[in-house]
Amino acid sequence: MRTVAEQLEIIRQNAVDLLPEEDLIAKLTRSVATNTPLRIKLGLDPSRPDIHIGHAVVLNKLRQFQDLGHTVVLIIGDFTAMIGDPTGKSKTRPALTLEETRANGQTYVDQASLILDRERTEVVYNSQWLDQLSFKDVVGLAGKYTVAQLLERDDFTKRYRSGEPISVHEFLYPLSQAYDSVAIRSDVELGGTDQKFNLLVGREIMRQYGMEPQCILTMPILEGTDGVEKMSKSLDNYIGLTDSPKDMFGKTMSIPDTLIARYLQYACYASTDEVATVSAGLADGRVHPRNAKVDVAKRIVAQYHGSAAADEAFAEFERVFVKKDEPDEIPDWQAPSGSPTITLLEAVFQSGSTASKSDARRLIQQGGVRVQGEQVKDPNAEIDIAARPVIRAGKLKWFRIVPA
RNA sequence: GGGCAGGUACUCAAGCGGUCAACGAGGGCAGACUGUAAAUCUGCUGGCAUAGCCUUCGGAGGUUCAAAUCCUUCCCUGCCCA
Repeated sequence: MRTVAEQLEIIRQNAVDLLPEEDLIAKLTRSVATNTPLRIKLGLDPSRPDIHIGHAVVLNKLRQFQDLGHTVVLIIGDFTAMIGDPTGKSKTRPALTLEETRANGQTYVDQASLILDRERTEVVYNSQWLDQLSFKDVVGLAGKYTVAQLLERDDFTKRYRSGEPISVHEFLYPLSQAYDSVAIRSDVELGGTDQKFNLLVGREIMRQYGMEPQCILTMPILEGTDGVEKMSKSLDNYIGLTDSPKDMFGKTMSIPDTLIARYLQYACYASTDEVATVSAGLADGRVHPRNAKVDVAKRIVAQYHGSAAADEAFAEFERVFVKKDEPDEIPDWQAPSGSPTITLLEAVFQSGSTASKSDARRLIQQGGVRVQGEQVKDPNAEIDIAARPVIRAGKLKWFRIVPA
């Protein structure tokens, strides 16, 4: 086992907050002395099971803990997911059934295992203990925290001030999360910086239950491909861990230049020195942003799919976007039988390239559709099926019409 | 329990009897430009059998030739009073 100082240095890498540091030192010291691993907690929300490289920032930190010999406890928040969120605001969180939360939890764990060491990971569902609490228990828990304390949370304050509704049970979320820490006897809880408040509530509640409070460690929130909002599935600005090499590469290339250094640091885990060098190079023009971005994209793909796939994705990208050639593989789409031709409108719509026929019509009329490389703006153009033409609908969708 | 203000398309937000599929902004999509970008400019952004028709403005009824706009009622939200 490494020394406390060595561990601390690794733990601090890329982290934003480590509170309180002296507590962690004490825990690590005891851990080394007694050869007992620390319990590192991460809570997951199973209502949205797709993991992206934003989550990976936290998962990688967990992996570092594992490599230092500690135990990771993943808590699937199935209990809260089952309750759902009745505030009209985030209607994107419908109540899930137990089966759904279990299924989502499992895929979550599977994806997280791309990064974590499964041997050193405990997976638990918080319904195991939250579902057992009586109302009396809940009231008791609620009595350990005050409204003023809860209103310290940024988003509660904002909503309260602007007259937006806050349901009582939303106040209970931080408390239940805190109770999770009690239940699993967490030593350290990780989260994004947006979790800082919740993590700190955990400390207070653990203390109230007579336990040694956990330390908290927050990691930066990675911006999504739009460069502004945090990466998330609902904003569709994410790079998924299970995205194809091609998509991963393309999405990475679409990030704004201003994000290159951040992605290099938090998605590629480049050394501080390298990040500094690249940043300086970008600033004084010695490094071309495109090349730096290609490097980042390759490294991200290589992490999850291997370097061969990364090279392929790069070659494909060059072919399609730089040389404007056709992609390597174009999916076939079977035209309905019965006629030797089909109108362009029908082909674009029926192939699933657009959500509606009006959408398809718009796309065509605006010049977004090419047949065999030729722009065709007439929605009613008859396309010869036997010629097996290649259609490009919009920037990214390609298909080849084939007879049924 | 009472009073007041609200609930409009992905989001914010106009409209307050016909000219409204509904101003504007953001977002999204497409075209030009480019480094695949960003910024910028332009167009589009409910559906369909697209010079026309159909379904939308919290829900349900009603008035009217005609309603997002008026009336009734219900649901929801915020504020103030109790």
